[in-house]
Amino acid sequence: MIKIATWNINSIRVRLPLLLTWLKETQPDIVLLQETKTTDDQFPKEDIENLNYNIALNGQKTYNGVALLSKYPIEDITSGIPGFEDEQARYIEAVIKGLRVASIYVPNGSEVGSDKYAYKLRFLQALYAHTKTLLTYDEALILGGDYNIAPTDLDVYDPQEWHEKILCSTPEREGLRSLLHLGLTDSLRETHRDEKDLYTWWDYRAGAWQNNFGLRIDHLLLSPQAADLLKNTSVDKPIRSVEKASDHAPVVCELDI
DNA sequence: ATGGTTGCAGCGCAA
Repeated sequence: MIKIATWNINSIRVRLPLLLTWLKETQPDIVLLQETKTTDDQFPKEDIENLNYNIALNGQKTYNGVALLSKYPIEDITSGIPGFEDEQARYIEAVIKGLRVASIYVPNGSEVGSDKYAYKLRFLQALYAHTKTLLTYDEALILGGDYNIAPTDLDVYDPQEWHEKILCSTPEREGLRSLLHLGLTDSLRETHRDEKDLYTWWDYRAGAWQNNFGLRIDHLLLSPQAADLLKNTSVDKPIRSVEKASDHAPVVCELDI
């Protein structure tokens, strides 16, 4: 069994002690991190390497930044979506143990109709085009990360309040749905079919965590070859409740490899 | 509630 997690960690430097504790407790084989918020030279590699993880980075100063951690060698690393010019560090892909994985930080989009929103939709189009190529390889593939999109109203604590708002607007949802229609499986929803209150992000503000006002915006999307191996997926909620938590909880799946 | 909180960097911006 191989355990793969995605986690928007919201600053690797602030969250390092929590990450180290979590790695020891959870023992994931592969971790896809987003929002590391630091340059590669500032990334605290040593403490993570001491827990026997290999590391691949696509970082930047202040904003964004993605990383791969793996107990197995990381090969064939690609930073950025091929064919998509982007000065923001939001994508890293590699092959680990014959499994192709990507850590993806889809733009938040700020507000529907804004420039940042247009950039989000362009990013999704580029991800769609690249995914189409990846799927021609007919291999086990995991596209994990913070998609900043709640796929349906079931994934939102208050669909009325969020109606056509950022993270929930129809064009964003269509972008994610078109990705899924290429043949990807939303592993958490696959293993928790009609379950309500299944969230991965809770706003720091207004007591969202305490009230369970969450959205499910972090996803592990699996190619058919990977989906065939899927045993379980879960949200690690306890780590969201601690002091100095990230505003996102990890999503963890197990593949029968 | 055009609020609320957090992180980075150097106090406004992004989420």
